[in-house]
Amino acid sequence: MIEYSKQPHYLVAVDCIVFGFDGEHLKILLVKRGLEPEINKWSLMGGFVGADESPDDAANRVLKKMTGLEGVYLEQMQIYGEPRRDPIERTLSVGYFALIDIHKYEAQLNDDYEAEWFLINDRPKLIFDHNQMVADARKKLRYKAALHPILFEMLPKKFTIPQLHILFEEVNDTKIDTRNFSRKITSTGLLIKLAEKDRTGSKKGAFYFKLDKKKYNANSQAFLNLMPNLKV
Amino acid sequence: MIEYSKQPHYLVAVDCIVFGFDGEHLKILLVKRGLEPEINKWSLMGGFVGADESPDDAANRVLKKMTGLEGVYLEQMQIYGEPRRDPIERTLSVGYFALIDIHKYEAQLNDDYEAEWFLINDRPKLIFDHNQMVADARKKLRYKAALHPILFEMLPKKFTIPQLHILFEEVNDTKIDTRNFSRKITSTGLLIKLAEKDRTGSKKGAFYFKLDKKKYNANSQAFLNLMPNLKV
DNA sequence: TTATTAATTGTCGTTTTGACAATTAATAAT
DNA sequence: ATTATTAATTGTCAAAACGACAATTAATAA
Repeated sequence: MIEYSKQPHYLVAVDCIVFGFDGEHLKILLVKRGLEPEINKWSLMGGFVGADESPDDAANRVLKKMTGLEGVYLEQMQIYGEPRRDPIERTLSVGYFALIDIHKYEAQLNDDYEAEWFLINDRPKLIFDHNQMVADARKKLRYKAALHPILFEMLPKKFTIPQLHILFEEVNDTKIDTRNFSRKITSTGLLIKLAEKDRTGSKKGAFYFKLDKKKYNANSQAFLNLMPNLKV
Repeated sequence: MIEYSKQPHYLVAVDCIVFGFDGEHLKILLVKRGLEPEINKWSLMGGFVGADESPDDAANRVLKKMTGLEGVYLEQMQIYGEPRRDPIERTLSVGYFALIDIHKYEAQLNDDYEAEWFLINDRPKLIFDHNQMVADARKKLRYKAALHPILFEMLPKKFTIPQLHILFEEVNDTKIDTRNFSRKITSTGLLIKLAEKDRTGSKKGAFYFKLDKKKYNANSQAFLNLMPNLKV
């Protein structure tokens, strides 16, 4: 029987940075840690990678267990593996960021875990290197969202241009001209205008749009260019 | 003493996809595996993550040991963690891609390991999921290179526009108009024209350029836009 | 009927893009 | 010495995209 003799073995975990949008601000979902050390401190949603699952599987399992949601947008970020990042025992953690529709979550709230949404800019200190993870996730979200149409994942199926506009401003922490934004986002051809209007918070009302799923799936890898005629 | 009872522990490794450019084609550096199973089969450069090092440290150590090179461009790609990807024992591997100047390597060849450059499009079958890793690395290289000036890492300090041009064509597997390419690449302001010319393979000779290090370091995160006035 | 508010559509000069051609600097051939 | 050859370099131009900026519209409240 062959074996990799004497190589050290480690725990492997996943941690998820869960982003949501309440219509005004970008938020993240945190939980009170349920085990020692640092029990009852705020932390990211995480868990150990089981014997029969990949890290991706584990991240999905953790999200399902803690939010009740399946099939959420989940993206591997990077691995966190400093030898002493966990004070108890060496643990490497794969960081993921997730985008969810905050309202879906509220509908399926799971009471087994003490979870709470926090404003991204007003959140408690987290355990271990989770603060760094959040910072990295935010940066990656910004990067990705500038090139690919992923922010829709944080909105309901029906959404308005002004909602999307605010979300883009939140994620990028900047003001964007409404007129140019509207032109650019519609020119992607990814939006389908609905007959219905959203009348909350506006006299005129804003038309609802939905994603053109076909084009969205086909174009999710498309992005702007340095290469002429670039099609990825 | 607190401990994470009964959680399974795994081996953690790193694997590096090392890219080089010989002036004509994109190549990758492979080694003959030195341990069972699959001994003497071609594989990526890799190794286990030691007790006192991070995965990044491990990748740098492996590269140093096998190529003699330090400070090479190294980027974490993703984690490979299917439960049965290694037939002997569960091992998760962090994939990295590295860009090196192929001539630097040849100068410092390390004979302890049987390593060899292969054309990216004409390489042997690799062990485990290493074929998938190479495919992923190639995709990521293409993606990154379209947005950020990283391909310089595969060229000598002094290089010509035609060299760079061929490299871009190789990486993207497409033809690029020389005139537009030249304009675009010089308009980045990252290149400094030297007085000297490269006369090999051309009667007229092509001017050498070098990177403007200051601007390169300052702009390495800059990229094209979906956001107006985007500056990352 | 008018004031108010937010959504929506529109204008325009500038810059970037990408398709395409002409010129230049060197060497090799006659 | 002149000319042919080859690859590098510089140039043209119309179309599209960009970004700064303003006018109009659809609804409700006064």
